[in-house]
Amino acid sequence: MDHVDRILAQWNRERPDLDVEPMGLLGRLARLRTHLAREIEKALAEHGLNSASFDVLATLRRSGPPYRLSPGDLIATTMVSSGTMTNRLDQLEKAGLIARSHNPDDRRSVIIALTPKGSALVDEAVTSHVANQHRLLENLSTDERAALDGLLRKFLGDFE
Amino acid sequence: MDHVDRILAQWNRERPDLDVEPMGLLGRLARLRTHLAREIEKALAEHGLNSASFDVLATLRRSGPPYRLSPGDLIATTMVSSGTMTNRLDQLEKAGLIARSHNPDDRRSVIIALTPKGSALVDEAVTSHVANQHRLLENLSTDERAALDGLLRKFLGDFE
DNA sequence: TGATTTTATCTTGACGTCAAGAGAATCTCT
DNA sequence: AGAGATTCTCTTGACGTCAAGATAAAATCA
Repeated sequence: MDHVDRILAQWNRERPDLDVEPMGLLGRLARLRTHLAREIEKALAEHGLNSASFDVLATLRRSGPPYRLSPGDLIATTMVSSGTMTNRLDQLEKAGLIARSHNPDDRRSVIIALTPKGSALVDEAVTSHVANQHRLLENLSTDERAALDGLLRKFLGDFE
Repeated sequence: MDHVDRILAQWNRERPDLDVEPMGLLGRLARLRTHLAREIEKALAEHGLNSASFDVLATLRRSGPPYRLSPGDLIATTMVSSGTMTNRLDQLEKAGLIARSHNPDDRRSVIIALTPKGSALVDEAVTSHVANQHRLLENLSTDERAALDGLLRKFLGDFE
């Protein structure tokens, strides 16, 4: 009988005409994600980052040398709008973690590159971020993680 | 080989020293939640609501007659800060969906009540919201839903 | 009773996000 | 070559959220 169960019980009493079973799964997913996001923000804050800025730096870092992508590339992998990405890049540029330059092959386009400072920071941040992720999953067994990951993969497949 | 798998493959190439396995599960959870949240916002928008305002109205509605709770009660169930709740209540009051009144037993406290208009709207909205939730889960079998819900319940238990 | 602490709500200021649209460059197709 | 469609990025304005602090009332306890 967790928090979500209590919500379902209330709906069953007040609106017995509704089959609210899916609300349990979706509610738990949403609440869980909120808790996890807060934990992750806390860990990244120790490096002066939030998950928004980290996502951009991490996408550049894992793309490999020369650590350059266009804003459009970054938008495609991060699920944010172009306005959001412009804002993120503005902040990161101001902080000296990325640099913008023109793309000589397409003058509409911009090249975003990790600066040495950005590269060093993201390497440090990702190490502790991954350690934090291990901690967040520590109470799930190997089998449980595999089962959960498999179900999430299938579910996510419905949307992308 | 989904989007998240590609991210993990990149990290394995660029940072083979890291065990990024947890990132798969957590990444899928985060992406899935983003997709689901967008679908849910779309459905609620048809009633002039967003998930923030719906959550408040729904919490009042399912609490049962007389459909009254304090802001503190609402904060406790919705995982938002007091500032956020004040803002939500301001919007809902302006829209005529809830009304504020003083609690005669504790003058620090406020009573938030669903207006008839708010009550009618949330009853309509929750019906289509639940139908939408059924749609979002339609590609998962009964067994898969039960397994996923069970794992999410256990995982969520680590945080609340 | 009176001083202190706690509780409940609201205010303020900053931040991240998005939708809509603008501006500039490239592509397509005749 | 030229016109129109498309692509890429940035700008603007609105919104939701939070942390920190203000305000007011109630509870605690000397």
